[in-house]
Amino acid sequence: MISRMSTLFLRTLRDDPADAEVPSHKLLVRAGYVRRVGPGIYSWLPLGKTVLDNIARVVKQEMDRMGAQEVQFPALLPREYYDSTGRWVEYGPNLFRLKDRKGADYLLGPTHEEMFTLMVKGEYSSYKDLPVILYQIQTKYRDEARPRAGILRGREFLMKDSYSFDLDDEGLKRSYELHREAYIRIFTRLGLDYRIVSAMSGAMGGSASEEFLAPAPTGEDTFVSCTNCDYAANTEAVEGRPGAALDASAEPALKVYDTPDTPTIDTLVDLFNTFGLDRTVTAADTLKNVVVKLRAPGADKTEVLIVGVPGDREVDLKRLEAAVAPAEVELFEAADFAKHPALVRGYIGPQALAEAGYTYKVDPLVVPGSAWITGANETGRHAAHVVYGRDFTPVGTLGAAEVRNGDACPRCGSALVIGRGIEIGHIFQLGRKYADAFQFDVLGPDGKPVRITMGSYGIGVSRAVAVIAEQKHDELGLVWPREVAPADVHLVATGKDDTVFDAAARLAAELDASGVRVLFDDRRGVSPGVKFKDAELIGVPTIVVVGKGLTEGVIEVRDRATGEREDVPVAEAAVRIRELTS
RNA sequence: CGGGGUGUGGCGCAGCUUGGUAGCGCGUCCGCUUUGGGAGCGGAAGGCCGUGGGUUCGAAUCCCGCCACCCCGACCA
Repeated sequence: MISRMSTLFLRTLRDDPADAEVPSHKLLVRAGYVRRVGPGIYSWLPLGKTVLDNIARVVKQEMDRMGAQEVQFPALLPREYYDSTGRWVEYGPNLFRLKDRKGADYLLGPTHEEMFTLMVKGEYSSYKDLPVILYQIQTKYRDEARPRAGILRGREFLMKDSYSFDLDDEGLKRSYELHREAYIRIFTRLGLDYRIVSAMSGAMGGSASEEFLAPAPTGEDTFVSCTNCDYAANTEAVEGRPGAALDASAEPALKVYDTPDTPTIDTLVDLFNTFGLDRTVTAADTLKNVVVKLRAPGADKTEVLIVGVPGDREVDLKRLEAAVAPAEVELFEAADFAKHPALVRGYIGPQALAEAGYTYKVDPLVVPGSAWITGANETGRHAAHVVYGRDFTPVGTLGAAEVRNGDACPRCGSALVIGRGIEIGHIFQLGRKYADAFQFDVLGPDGKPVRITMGSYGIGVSRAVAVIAEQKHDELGLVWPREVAPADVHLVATGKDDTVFDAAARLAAELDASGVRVLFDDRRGVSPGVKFKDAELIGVPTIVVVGKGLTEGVIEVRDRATGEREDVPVAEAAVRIRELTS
């Protein structure tokens, strides 16, 4: 395949677009891969479309290789399917909703669990039919509150989603493993730097969900990875690691102080430092007790949970939510305090909570034997020397404190480092949530119904274009890995000599004949500087220049990534280039 | 939804404080020159200044409303 720049539908931009912030957005627009149509909505120009297709092709090949079968559902869906799981309502404002001419409700699919489940249920009814894995590469629509960063987070995006259907947990695990391996092959082929991180708290049980994150400074997710072992997790999902118990035998008896006007941890610490304790106290010596309400899925009633975290740490609500999932967290409001007089707002201490019938847990940073300054359960009073194990005993631990650089790895205790990343893939053992919702049973060998179990697995295909751009670029422009690049070779003819253009055209034809994809800059009357700049911006991995060297019988071959250049005799050029590009 | 910012030829911007018939760079078109690092000279096309109202002899500029978009926080491939 030869694309000629003289006719290619492409216009590169000299300046960064004003609305772009992140490198991938700036470069993809400048180099003429995409154009913005509306907020979070983009058109793909020929170069961009080629890259997008290349990525989809890799995904498709690896999905097929693992035995998944491709299908395609509509993006336009009638409401009834989403009513059956309650998601027409639950999905909220993120759902694009529309009406047909008769006034019937429709939606643009944000994800397709319902469709896949119902399709398999409709066709299959025997244990002999399972397992089966289906996938599609389909445009998804989500009316994001805030689309941003170009195609990194759009409202319309291309996604590969697949779903596995198995008879039992072992089967689900196998399907999950198959996906995990396929994803590793896919992201490796795409040339991405990525980490597989646990996306679910250990409390929920192991690797039921993992994310593939591409480290990037512009990433929206934060994750930790251990400096020693291979533990890695989304910060929301970091497991707590109970620390070693302390010896509290020397700790003085619990003492209560009057502490009026101490609305914040800072003011409390300042006040305590005027009490002449044996040492200077800091926020880390205080124990902050947060109250939340938990609602089990589908439950009417909520349950009160109190969690103690060191006062120098923020409470990470997402982490807390992950730790108590599938229950949902609701904030404890003024009205709730009114109903629970034993909980004195701003002065809650763990000392009497168990007696009062409350569930009290601590973050693993709060270890047995540790002594704290905390509320005295009376307005205007705090207690010091409150010792874990002597003055209070939590019913368990629960990771709720913000995770920091250097925190202990839950597996090996070494230091964790925090990084930012972009989610490019997610594999998830759904279990029987949808099967239950749809009463999806198949007949087992004994003639009795067996409730099936599912997994769901996603890859952001259009996002991957942006993520690769995000990871693979330099100050000059994009630097595509060969497998996804819009061409193998960017062939530049410089000068105004017909002989140069003729030689370049012959080389292009020769390369094309041997299967090398060529982007041929055959533009006449365009200065060499412009052509070089465009080539570097566009980011094809190998740049070949036919120009002034031709009089000495050589052409120049450059590596876009390393900048290395070599002169190759014209006669050997095609062979040498094919060697470099295969 | 909360906070900040911006709307002016295709793109990037100036002009607005202090109202007077719209300007610069890039790109585009024509001619000549130039051809290994975003070329030079000459000529040209292209804009209801986001939108509605108001003030004024006169509004891109001042006042009021609305809309859109971008960025930062609560949601997610």
